[in-house]
Amino acid sequence: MQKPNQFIQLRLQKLARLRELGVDPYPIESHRSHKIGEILEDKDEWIAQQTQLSLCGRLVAMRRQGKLGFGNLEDDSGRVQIYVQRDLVGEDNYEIFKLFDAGDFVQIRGTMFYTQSGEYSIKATEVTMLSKNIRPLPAVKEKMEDGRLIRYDEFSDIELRYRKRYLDLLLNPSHRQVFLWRSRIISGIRSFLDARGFVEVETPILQPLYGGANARPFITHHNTLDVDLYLRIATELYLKRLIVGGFERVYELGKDFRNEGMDRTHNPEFTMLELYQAYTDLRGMMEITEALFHYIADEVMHKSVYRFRGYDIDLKQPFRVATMTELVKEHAGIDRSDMDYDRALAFCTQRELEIPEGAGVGRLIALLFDEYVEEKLIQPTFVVDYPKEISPLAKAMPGNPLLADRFELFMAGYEFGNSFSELNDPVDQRTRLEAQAALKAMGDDEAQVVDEDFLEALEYGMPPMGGLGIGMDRMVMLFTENDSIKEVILWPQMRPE
RNA sequence: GCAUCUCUAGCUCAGUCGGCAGAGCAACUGACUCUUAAUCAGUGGGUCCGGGGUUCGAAUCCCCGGAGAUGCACCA
Repeated sequence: MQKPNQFIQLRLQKLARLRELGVDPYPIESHRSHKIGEILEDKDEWIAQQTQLSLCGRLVAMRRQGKLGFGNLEDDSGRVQIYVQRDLVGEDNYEIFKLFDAGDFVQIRGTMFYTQSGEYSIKATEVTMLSKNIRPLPAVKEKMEDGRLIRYDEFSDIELRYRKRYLDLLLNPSHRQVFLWRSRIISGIRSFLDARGFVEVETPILQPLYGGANARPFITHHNTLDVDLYLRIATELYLKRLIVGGFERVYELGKDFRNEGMDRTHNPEFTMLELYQAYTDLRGMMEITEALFHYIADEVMHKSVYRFRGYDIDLKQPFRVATMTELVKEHAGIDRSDMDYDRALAFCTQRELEIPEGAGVGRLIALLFDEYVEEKLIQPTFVVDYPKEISPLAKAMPGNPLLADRFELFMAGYEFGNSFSELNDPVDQRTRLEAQAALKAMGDDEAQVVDEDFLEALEYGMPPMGGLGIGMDRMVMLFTENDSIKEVILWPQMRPE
């Protein structure tokens, strides 16, 4: 009876045979003259010129038949057939070729030609092993028929795809494409912001205090300092310190970490864009948000309507702007938007919503919004007039002390962005953070903490400004039309096996 | 956290009423100097997610546990 690793045993034997033939199966040197994508352009020219080529890549299929053999060679630019004939490469080299397997990295020297059946191929004059595969790849075969790709067998087990992402990328080109788009979207964002005079910065991930959002943090420990540190839940408070320091437009694209549940829109570590711009406010942030989505749609994706969560999200139309209370009125079956505490409480109680301890009218309205409105906001909608009570870092609206100058952007029922005119009154900010600390003391483990160093920075003076945060993973989900965050994060969090 | 579903060969899956563990592809051996899901002939390959129970007999039924998916709850 063969052992479970029978495949590996057999390939190790081939490895030994290669060494017996004097071949290093893992040589240092490789020589690539052209990428496969290049030689797929102007095919007749490559044949007419009989250019001497040296192609490198992974063998993804092998069809040996006696004294000749075919294979498919793939690099990151394309795939081409190789043709290896004993009489052309010589007997010794052909012995080496016979030890090639699908999965090996190899180098093929030769010239291009068309086979008798018309397939554009490289006719080998020499084959070289570059890196021997000892664990066979899952078999995925495919063929083109009438321009359509037909796949036989698959590598589709979701758990395996996430845990062995390299196999998913290798065997499922459409999944590889998602991450190419992700990369282009992120660099598109950089181009967009750089062109507007923003400076990209990096702030600490390991922080002595966490802040800038309502969430539970991860805690870690630094040995030399012998202190516990938090993994950041937001970049906000450090970016604001930079505005105090004289930068006028900054942004950071990076990971935040929140010690909370996981589902198809939440991963414990996720990528966030935050930006801050001095001498503008919420209106400026609204403009930049809409412009950013339009820019990515037009310049990166070249498409304006996205099929997402069963909806057609149209990014071409101007984004709707609506106040939270009017939306609550519209969707929660409430007949008036001028709610005071008693009325809001009555609505919540009537609907059997759980009232958090210490909740004022603002949190109650937000509760109704979460419960009845969020999922109904399909086309891009800026929700404005947020309760100040749930916006401890935002400026109050002039003339209405209960509201903050804040918006959140919703599409397809999901939050996509969060923005406000940033609070720069150090005295007010202290009061608000102390209120958060009081909530924390009452058991709200997501309430914020008082960051004295941040407050001190504000006391030195911070200009009026707008700030914005956009979740990158969700943005990539929208633009690549994926309903699960795990499809757009290379290694989503999984339980250890 | 709760509920439902899934877990069988390297991959994708079938497995009836509880009665010998199966297929395709992959792998191996042989044949083959224009194949391309190569073909033809042959061969090997299993902790049926793990543990326990019921039974003459369990992939199958029951219990406990694990992982994943989905929904709900929590959460931005």
